[in-house]
Amino acid sequence: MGATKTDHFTDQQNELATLAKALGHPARVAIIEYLIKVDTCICGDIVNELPLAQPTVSQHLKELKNAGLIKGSIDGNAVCYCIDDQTWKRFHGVLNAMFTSFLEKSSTCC
Amino acid sequence: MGATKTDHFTDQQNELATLAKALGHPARVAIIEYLIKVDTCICGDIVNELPLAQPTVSQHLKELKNAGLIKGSIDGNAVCYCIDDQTWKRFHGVLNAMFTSFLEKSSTCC
DNA sequence: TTTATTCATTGCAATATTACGATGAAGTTT
DNA sequence: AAACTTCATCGTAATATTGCAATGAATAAA
Repeated sequence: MGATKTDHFTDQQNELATLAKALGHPARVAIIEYLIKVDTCICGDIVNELPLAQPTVSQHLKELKNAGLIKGSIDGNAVCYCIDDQTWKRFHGVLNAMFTSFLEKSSTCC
Repeated sequence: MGATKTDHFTDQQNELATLAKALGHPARVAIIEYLIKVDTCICGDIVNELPLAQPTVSQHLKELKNAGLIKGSIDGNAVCYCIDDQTWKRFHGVLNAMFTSFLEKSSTCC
């Protein structure tokens, strides 16, 4: 095996898993943090920020893009990356719902 | 390869990645959701909730435990699982910081 | 003590991920 | 045009993940 059985779970569960998985690598966390830090789009220089080779970074960017967390648009011979507002907010919403629904139930066990 | 180069990233980045990765599978999302829903610890019956075989569920529980998201304590011949308060709150905090720091910078690009 | 029950572990097969060198595509610069 | 820059893609190797049948460990129930 090695293939996830997505069929048996809800769309919500699968989407949350996809987004979380996209963040599930330190390089991709670093990319997102950097995109937030510099405020605007990044047109280049992401590779210089990471301790990884260019093809590897490109692959991580592709995965973030597939998950919907970032967008990329071509600008001359550079590419412009930025966080995808919509997905990011949805991600925030779903996670916040989980977090708060846990905090509300102050279970006294264990 | 196939091994993540954790050495080159900060501890914070690695921990966030570890936690996100733990949530990066629909079965594990479902487990966490269920743990929140039933409020108290689960002593058994997690397997019945999931469309997966018992060893597979056991493995997912182990990964959630390794990441620190849940705790498990032995209770007779059942095992009692519940969400780890501390880790959960830290996870919440780190993600919330990311989310809000993004929202503050209403970048007008792309 | 024998039999269930509950969960973990082992072992295996299939697939996915991570990383990078080499190469390609497409624009820019000289 | 020729050389350069920037990024994607291909190919490949190493490792990780996913899933389950079989088995084991440990308590509970008969």
